Amino acid sequence: MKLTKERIIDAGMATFAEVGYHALSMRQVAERLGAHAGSLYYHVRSKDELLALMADRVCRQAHDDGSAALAALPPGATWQDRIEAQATTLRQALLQHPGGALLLADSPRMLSTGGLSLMERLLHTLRDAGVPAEHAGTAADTLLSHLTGFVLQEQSEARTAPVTEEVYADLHARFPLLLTEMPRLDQDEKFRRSVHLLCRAVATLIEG
Amino acid sequence: MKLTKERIIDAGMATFAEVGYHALSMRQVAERLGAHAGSLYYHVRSKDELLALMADRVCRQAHDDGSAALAALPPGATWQDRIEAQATTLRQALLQHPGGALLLADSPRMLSTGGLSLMERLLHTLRDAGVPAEHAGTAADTLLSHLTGFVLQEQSEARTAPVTEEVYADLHARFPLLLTEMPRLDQDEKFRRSVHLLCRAVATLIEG
DNA sequence: AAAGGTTTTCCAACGGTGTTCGAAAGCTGT
DNA sequence: ACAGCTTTCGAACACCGTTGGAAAACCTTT
Repeated sequence: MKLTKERIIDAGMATFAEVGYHALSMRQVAERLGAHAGSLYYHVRSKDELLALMADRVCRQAHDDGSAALAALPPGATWQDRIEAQATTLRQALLQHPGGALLLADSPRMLSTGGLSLMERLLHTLRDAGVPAEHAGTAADTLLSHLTGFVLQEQSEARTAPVTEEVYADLHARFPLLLTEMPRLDQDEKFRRSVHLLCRAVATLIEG
Repeated sequence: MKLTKERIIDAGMATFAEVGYHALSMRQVAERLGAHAGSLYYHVRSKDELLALMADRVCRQAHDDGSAALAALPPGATWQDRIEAQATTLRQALLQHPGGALLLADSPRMLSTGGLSLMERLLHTLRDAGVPAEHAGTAADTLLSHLTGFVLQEQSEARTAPVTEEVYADLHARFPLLLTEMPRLDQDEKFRRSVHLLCRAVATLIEG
């Protein structure tokens, strides 16, 4: 079949889901399409451009998933619920690919319409919640920065070996607070708490 | 001079500061030491290990800089000032190298003693501020995740071309809220506001 | 000082990467 | 059937991380 920008992005996403961000190569993408690597460059300027297009697609999917999640919310849902729904859907979208957060983090958001629509919707819910105009931008920015930072850490620690008991004891001796005060929560719980904490911050903006 | 793990990390940091994260190669590091690329592998298992060691060094430097900044604080400094001091010194440490946030984000924190000491100190100031034990871990985690996420975005947008007036108008039409509500602040101001917002969240944890 | 053993460095090579470029192939309209 | 344009090929370039055996350097022992 004919080679197309869209089909190249599709193939890119497919191999991305299989081999992850670091191992993704133009040759693999081309092979999946039954083409040679050089042929991709007729439709795509460089690998970086392809990555940016893929990042945009991830954001688009996250946007659609978020819309569905928002629609499924019960009628009496608070603005905290709406924010949490958007945060978790974006996180899920990133977690579907190994290194997905890196894809988003490494390509500039400002020219990705997908990323911008995520931002726009978040701003909308913040405004509806009553956040004054001069603080909404900061709040949305903080939320999104935190989100990518969180999933980034989550995914980078996912591909490391679990710590042995021996080094754990050593760490405990050197950093007493670190391990006594940070219970071993699973990532889902950590994420929920983190989002709740940020919602608290937003709440202070609303009250004045 | 003799080749050493420490000297290799030094050379790695030097070339890192020059060419950035993406372009850093073992051959360049070796050349800076007057050695051949293969020789590095006697002291370092892989490039990933070298990157992890470098990430640890960045954290150590950020820790030391943070200690100095904390010591220079006036006697009547609040815990918000102490948090802001730590946040800004870490950001500065990351900004000194192009792609510095990627270095930190892409190597797992959990076995880097430098990263752990940053976390430990942050937990300490939170505890001193009166944050109850069951929330201090979440708060520290949220702060650090946000910080790496913020600098990541900052640095990824730094190596992109500035938007032209034409596409700016187009974006304005498609995402009305995005640009009317988000004044064009410089990154320093955005960062300060972001940290302040997070401090507000921490404050709610203290009051109960 | 000579010998032996260990630690460290070299050097060439392997398979892989992003990217380029002229030639070939395919398609379209006349 | 011919011309013209679009798309693909296929080889090449320079670079990458990594490996393994040969060579050098160093240190200890005799």
